[in-house]
Parts: sequence; structure tokens; C-alpha cells
Amino acid sequence: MRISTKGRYALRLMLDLAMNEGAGFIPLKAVAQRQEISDKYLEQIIHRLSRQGLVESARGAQGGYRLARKGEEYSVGEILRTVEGSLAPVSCLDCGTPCDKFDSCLTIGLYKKIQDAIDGVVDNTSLADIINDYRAKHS
Amino acid sequence: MRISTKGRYALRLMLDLAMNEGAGFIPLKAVAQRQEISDKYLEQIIHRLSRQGLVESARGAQGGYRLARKGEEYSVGEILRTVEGSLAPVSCLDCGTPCDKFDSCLTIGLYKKIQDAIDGVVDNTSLADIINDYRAKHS
DNA sequence: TTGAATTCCTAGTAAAATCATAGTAAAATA
DNA sequence: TATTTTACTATGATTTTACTAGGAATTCAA
Repeated sequence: MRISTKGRYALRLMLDLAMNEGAGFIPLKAVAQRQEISDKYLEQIIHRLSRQGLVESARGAQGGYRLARKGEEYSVGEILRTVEGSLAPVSCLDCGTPCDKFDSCLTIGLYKKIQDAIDGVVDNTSLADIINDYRAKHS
Repeated sequence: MRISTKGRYALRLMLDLAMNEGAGFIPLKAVAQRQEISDKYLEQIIHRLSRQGLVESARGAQGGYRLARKGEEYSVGEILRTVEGSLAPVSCLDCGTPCDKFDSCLTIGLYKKIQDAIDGVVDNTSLADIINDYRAKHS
């Protein structure tokens, strides 16, 4: 039930961009240094976020990335799903096409509840929420 | 965020034993056949459950396994943790010893919420709950 | 007492996933 | 034109997952 580094790095990356909102395009290397993450690995991760339109990019000198929207308009769930693929605890819940034993499956109800519980958190927490919580705690 | 086969098989195994409560010791092969799971793999899984006292075993002919308690006295969380080790979404939440960046970590609060959400489901669902829900739905 | 059934325990192993690293192409800027 | 930066693909190491194999120990029944 672990969130992979991909997901965790994506979150830290997006939070870093959110905290630097308004500073224009930020080169990925700067984020990588601040977050102490391999910049080449971060590159792969942000690539997905970029293709899905979660961040905007600018090539070349003075280029970099920035959020496409405001921090409060990103849910953690959207970010995690973009890089991790799915947060479902079992694959049957993934694509809507149930497995062949769906009707006789004792456990599917439990897994749905787990999924709903996770979704309830990640879909109702925004990047801004996280930053605000943190600032409130450290002031 | 997937529950591994180990966890899912353990659940099905325990549910199978729960549904056969009162039938004495049940050989693992019977469970394996009913659940269509490799009996050798199940053996490994139940071994952990057995060492932790979740099931009782009897060796030799007419031997097998049975629940150590009643179905309503097992939470799904206990079973999953026994075989999977931990349900925490990140390792920092595992052993209580926080990582070195704990205080400056923006995201730990989020991960705690996710963990609490998952725990809220699995620690408040018993084997008997699952069976009752299923029977209610299929009557 | 022998044989069958069954748990107990340890190793090994193939495939998949994870976590990167490397290198090159393309674009933008100064 | 040189430098900076993203875009994209390929590759590799390590770890985890999901099993498989085999034999020892135990129990029961004939």
C-alpha cells in the first residue's frame, strides 16, 4: 500500500512550484537541488505532468516549468494519479471492467470502501491546503 | 497503492475458514482448491498467520487449520498487516521513528490522513462483517 | 508399525516493478 | 554560435512479488 517515489516526488515537485508561484518559469534543476532529488529522474516525472497539462513548460535559456493553474486548483489525487496511474487498491477497480468473479467476490465491497476512503482524502486536499497547513503549523 | 496478492489471498483464506467455522480443522488443500490458489503459496501465507496466532493448526492426517477466534473478532487490518507488514502509505509512518526531515516535511500530514482513512476502514471491518454483507446482498 | 496425510520450514527463481542513469535531439535565448 | 533548458528514448541495477520445490516432522488410521 505504498505510494511510490514517483508519486511522492511528483507531489514535492508540484509543491515546490506552488510555493514559487509568480516567479516565472523555474528550471527543473533548481527544484531538484532544493528537493535533493535526481534531476534526471524528476525530468521523467514532470514530463508526464507536462503532457497532461498540469504544468507549463518553456524550453531554452531562462526556461523551465510553472503551474498551469493556481495551487488551490490541484488536488493531490489528480497529481498522484497522473504519475502513478491509479490509486485503486486492487486492479479490478481500475477500469470499470469487472473481473469474471465480480458477482461472487466477497471482498470487492471492502476494497471499494478502502478506495473511497483514500479518494476522500486525496481528492479533497489541494496543493494550497498542504502549504497553508504547513505555514499555520510553523508560524 | 495496491494490496498485494499475499494480502488478498490471506483475506480469502481467512474468509474461507470463517465460512467453515465449526467444521473442525480444514486442510489447506481444500481451501486452495475452493479459492483456486496455489496451495504451496497459501502455505507460506498461512504460516505467518499461524505463527502470529491468528489460526490454529493441527498436523498429520485429519489435520489442518481453523480460526483461533470467532469471525467477528478479526479485523481485516490485523490480517493484512500480519502478512503485508504495514499498510502505511510511506515508510516514515511505519515504526514511529520519523525520518530526519520530519519537521520540515510538507507532506507528512497528508500521508497521515491517508493512513488514518485506510485504517478507519480496515480496522472497523471484521471477517463476519464481510460475510454478513455478502449474504445480505445475495439473499 | 507402516503408510498416507498434513503442517512446518528453508531455498531458490522467474518476472515484474521500481528507481534511477545516460545520451541525444530540439528549441529558445543571449 | 554557444549556452541553457526541455523532450524523448533506451538501458541498467536493484528490489519486490509471486510463486515453485523439496524435504523434515508430526499425526492418525489401518
